[in-house]
Amino acid sequence: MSEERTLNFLEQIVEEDIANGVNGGRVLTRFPPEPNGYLHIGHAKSICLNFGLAQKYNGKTNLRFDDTNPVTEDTEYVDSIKADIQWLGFNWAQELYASDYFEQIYNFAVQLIKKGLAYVDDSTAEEIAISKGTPTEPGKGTPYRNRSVAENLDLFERMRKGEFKDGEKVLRAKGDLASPNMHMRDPIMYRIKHAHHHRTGDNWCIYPMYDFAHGQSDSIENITHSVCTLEFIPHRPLYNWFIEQLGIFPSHQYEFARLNLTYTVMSKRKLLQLVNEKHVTGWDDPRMPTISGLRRRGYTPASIRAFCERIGVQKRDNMIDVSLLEFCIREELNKTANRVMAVLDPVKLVITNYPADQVEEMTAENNPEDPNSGTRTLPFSNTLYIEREDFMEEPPKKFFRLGPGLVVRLKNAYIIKGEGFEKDADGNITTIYATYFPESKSGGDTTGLNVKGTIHWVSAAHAATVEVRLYDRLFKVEDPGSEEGDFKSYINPDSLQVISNAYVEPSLLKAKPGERFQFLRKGYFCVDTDSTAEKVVFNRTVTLKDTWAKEAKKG
RNA sequence: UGUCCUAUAGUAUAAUGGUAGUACAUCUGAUUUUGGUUCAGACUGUCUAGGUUCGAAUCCUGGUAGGACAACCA
Repeated sequence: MSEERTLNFLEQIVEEDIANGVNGGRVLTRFPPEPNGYLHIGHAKSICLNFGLAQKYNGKTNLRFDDTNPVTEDTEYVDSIKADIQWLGFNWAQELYASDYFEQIYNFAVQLIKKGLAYVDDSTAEEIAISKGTPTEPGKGTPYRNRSVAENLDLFERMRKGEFKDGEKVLRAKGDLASPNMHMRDPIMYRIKHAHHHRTGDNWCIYPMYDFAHGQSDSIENITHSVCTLEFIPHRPLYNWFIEQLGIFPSHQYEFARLNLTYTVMSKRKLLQLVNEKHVTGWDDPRMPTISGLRRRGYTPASIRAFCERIGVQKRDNMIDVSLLEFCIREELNKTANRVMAVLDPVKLVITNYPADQVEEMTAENNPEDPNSGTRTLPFSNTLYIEREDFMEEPPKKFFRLGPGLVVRLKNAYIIKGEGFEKDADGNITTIYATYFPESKSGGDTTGLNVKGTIHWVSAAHAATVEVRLYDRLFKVEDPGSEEGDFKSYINPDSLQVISNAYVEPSLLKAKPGERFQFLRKGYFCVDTDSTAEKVVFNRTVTLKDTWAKEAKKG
C-alpha cells in the first residue's frame, strides 16, 4: 500500500486537469498502433503509460489501430498486437480502427475545402517537396494552390470515385508556406492508393495521412489525453489547427521520450529487416526485443510492467541499460521459479567408494525463497554428470569447486574429494574420479567438514536429455543504430548457442511450454514452444548474476 | 546556419525557491548446501557564464551540447 513514487510529468498534467475540472475530470486515453509490425518493448512502455494513466485516474483506454496505409498493414499484425496487449495484462475499453472513421474523415476534408482551407494539388511528390522550401527558406507553393472551392470539391469527389491514378493528385491543407514549422506548409491530407485495405477492402482508393487521421480519430472518440512520442512534437500545432478549423472535440497531444535499450534496435523497420533477412527466426525469436520474443524468451508480463515502471517517463532522450530489464526478470523469477539441476556441458564423475549398484533418493528444496514450494526427490548414484567448468586440473587459489585433492559439496547430496581424472588423446578430460564422505549427507552431515563450494549434478543413469538454447545479446555494441555503416554488421555472431544434449533431472521431461525454472547456478530457463514429445527445448531467459565469472575474467 | 524539444552520478529517475535522494550498474564486506538470494557499506552528479533572491538543480538572460523537423510513412 505504500505508493511512494512521485508523479511523472504526465500524471501531473492529468491531476491538474482533474483538479481544474477539464473534461469534467474524465480521462480517456488510447493506444494507437499501426498494424504493420509486431509490438516491442518500446510499445510496452507506451502501453503501460496509456493504460496505466487511465487505470490510475478512473479512466479508460481505447485500442485504436492507425490503419491509414493499406499497403503496409495486415490482419496478422492486428492479431499479434491484440494478443500482446492482453498478455501484458491490459484490457481496452473499445477496439477501434481509424478506418472506421474514413467516411467521417472524408466529410471533415470536404468541410475544410468548403472553408477554403484545403485544395487538390496535381503536382508530383518532387514538385511538392521543392515548393515547400527548406527549414530556413519559405515555401513558394504550387500553381494549384488557388483553385476555386467548387473545383476542389469536384476534384476531391472524383479522387474518391477512382478517376485518377496513384500519385496523380493529393488533397492538401492550405496552411502557411512561410511557417518555420515544415508541417504547417500545406501538409498533404489525402493521397490516392488503389490498394486493398485489410478492413475496408476496395471501398476506398484515397486514404487520409496520419496528420489528417490521428487527431480526428482522437477527437471522434473524445480522447482527453493523446500521448505519443517526441517526434510528433512538431505535428502538434497542426494537430491543434485541424481540430480548431473543424470545430471538433479538443483532444490534447502530449509527448514523451521513446524507450531505447542497449544492445538492441527498436525501430520496426530494422526489426523487419532482421526477420526478412533471416538474422533471427521470426518476430518472436527470443533474441528480439518484441513482446512476443520476450515472452518466448521467458519474460513475464509482471516483469515487463515492473521494468516500465522503473524506467520512468520523461522528455529527454534516453538509453536504458538492458541490465535493468534483466534485473526485473531475475527479481521475479527468484521468488517464483522452482530450482532444478541441469548440466549443460557434462563431464562424467565417478565416485569410487560409492556402491556401483546403489541408488539413493535425495531430497531437494524446490525453492528456498518460497516456503510453500515443497520438496522433491532426486536419484543419486556412483556415476554422475557435473559441469565441465566445475573441475580444474590446476585450480587457482580462489576456485571453490572440484580439483585434485579439493573437496566440494554435491548439492543436496554428499561432500566429495577429487582424486584423479582421465583424458583422451586430445587432452580433454573424459572422467573424473572422486571419493565421498558417507557421513556428509545433506541434512545429516556429521563430518564437521567446512567446504566452500557446492556444485550441481545429475545421475548419469537417470538423467533426461534435453535441448537448451543459450541466448546472448543480439548486438555486439551498445547502440547499433548510431554506429558507422549497416547496423546489421554489428550483430553478435554468438547470440545463440544450441546445446542439443544437456542432462537434466528426469522430472523435467514432463515440463510444458511456458514453464519456467531456475537451473541451479546457471540461470532461468523457460520451456520453448518448439518442444516435442521426443525432445523438450529450454530457452535461457537470463543467467544468474555471476560474481565468479567477473572474478575469473580479472585473471 | 530556421523553428521546436532536452540538459541532475556510468545509465535512468526524484527533489515543484529551503539538507541533491532512489533504482540499476560498479566495487567492499557479512551470511549462504546456488560464486544465486539476503544484509551492511563504498563510489560517482546539478552542462557553462552571468543575473534575481536571505537562499537557485529549480526563476531570468547569454552561451554550449544532444535530439527532432523539409515521406503521397506513422
